[in-house]
Amino acid sequence: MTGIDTRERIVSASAELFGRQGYHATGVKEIVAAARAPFGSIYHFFPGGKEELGAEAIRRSGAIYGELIDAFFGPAPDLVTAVGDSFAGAAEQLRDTDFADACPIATIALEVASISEPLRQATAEVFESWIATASARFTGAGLPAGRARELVIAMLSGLEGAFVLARALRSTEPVEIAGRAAVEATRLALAAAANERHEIPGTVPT
Amino acid sequence: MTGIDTRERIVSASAELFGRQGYHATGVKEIVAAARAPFGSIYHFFPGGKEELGAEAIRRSGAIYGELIDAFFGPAPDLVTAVGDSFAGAAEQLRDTDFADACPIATIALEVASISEPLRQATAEVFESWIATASARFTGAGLPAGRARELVIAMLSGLEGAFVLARALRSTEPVEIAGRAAVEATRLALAAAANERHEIPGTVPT
DNA sequence: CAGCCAGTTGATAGATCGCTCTACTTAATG
DNA sequence: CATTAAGTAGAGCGATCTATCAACTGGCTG
Repeated sequence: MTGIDTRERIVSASAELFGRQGYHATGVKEIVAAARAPFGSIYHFFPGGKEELGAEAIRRSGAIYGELIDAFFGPAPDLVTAVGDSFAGAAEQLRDTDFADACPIATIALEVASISEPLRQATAEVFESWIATASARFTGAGLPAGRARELVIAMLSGLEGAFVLARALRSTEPVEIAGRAAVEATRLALAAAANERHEIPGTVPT
Repeated sequence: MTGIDTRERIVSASAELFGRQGYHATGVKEIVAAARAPFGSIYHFFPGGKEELGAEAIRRSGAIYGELIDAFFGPAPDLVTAVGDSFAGAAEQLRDTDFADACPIATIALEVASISEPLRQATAEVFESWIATASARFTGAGLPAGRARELVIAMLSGLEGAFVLARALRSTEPVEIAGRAAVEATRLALAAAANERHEIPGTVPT
């Protein structure tokens, strides 16, 4: 048995615990217990200690969620459906886990924003990558790059904030409401883009 | 000098530190240092310890921010302006404090959601009170109660999520984008409500 | 097989956590 | 003035935190 399995278990257990309880509420001992790993292995694989492990857990969670974007946007017949499905999926996940699993890095992001620069950067990179991945879907559907980015940031803000409210209120209502708002905004943006292309093709934008 | 001042200093220092660093990252010793209060006073005024102090800090922050809603919506000429000003004010606050002061309870809300039921309830009450306060402004402007609540939750989600992104990315861009989306949604909702009242007054809703 | 080293391990150090406790000061009351 | 209550003050407790480090393992080489 090689230690690579151990390392893997540590990272995924960390990602799960950090995401649910937050960074400071999760102890290293708790992590090794959940990962069924020896205590010392943490510092063998992550000489930088808890902070280095945190950064890797953040990036791991970010990558998994990033793939989820494509999983929702790939098979859907159109963008509006994909957006709606994404929020519905988020609400379902929330319900299934008794409001424990929402965004895996939002809690950490707020916790470390003013405390640890390396961890803050890790969360920033993840958010940026999500925005880039999702934006690509919208530019692919005909939206100008700037407009796509703006729409994605608005929807991601809505989702993240809905998670905050949902976990506090123990209700999926905010996610459903934010989802409807996102669907509507997507519909409007796509219509506006189509309008601009077909109806006033010769006009020169200022 | 009576101890009420001490109690007050403890609560406001707690609210500030919890809001910026989170609940678990803020120690009781750090609080008394910031409040220039004796350590024992914490347990004199808050026999329930850190958790009771946390609950009071949450409610305190919630009350202050609740008043802020009226401060923005009172003097504004119309709701759309008020919504825009609120987000602009949030962005300014973020910039002025080097992205330290966003929503005073969002961090705590995520941290404690799955850990402490009393604290989770405190955050839930605060969010509900904000929603009620803001909804009143929108029903007052002619929106049906259900639609007002939905609009407010969508905007609050957008704001909270924008705070998450803004602090992580160290940029006010998400707040500005969420603000534009909120303004647009408000405009549409008000127009739809006016439309319904004037153009099809005789129809009976299902 | 001896020697060696990368990889692995948990006991433990050292700091800090929330909290309790006792002692002291001040203010108000009989 | 004596008594009581309220608030001030910090030493120190057990628990828990992150991190270290010496000991151990298994496999490879001379």
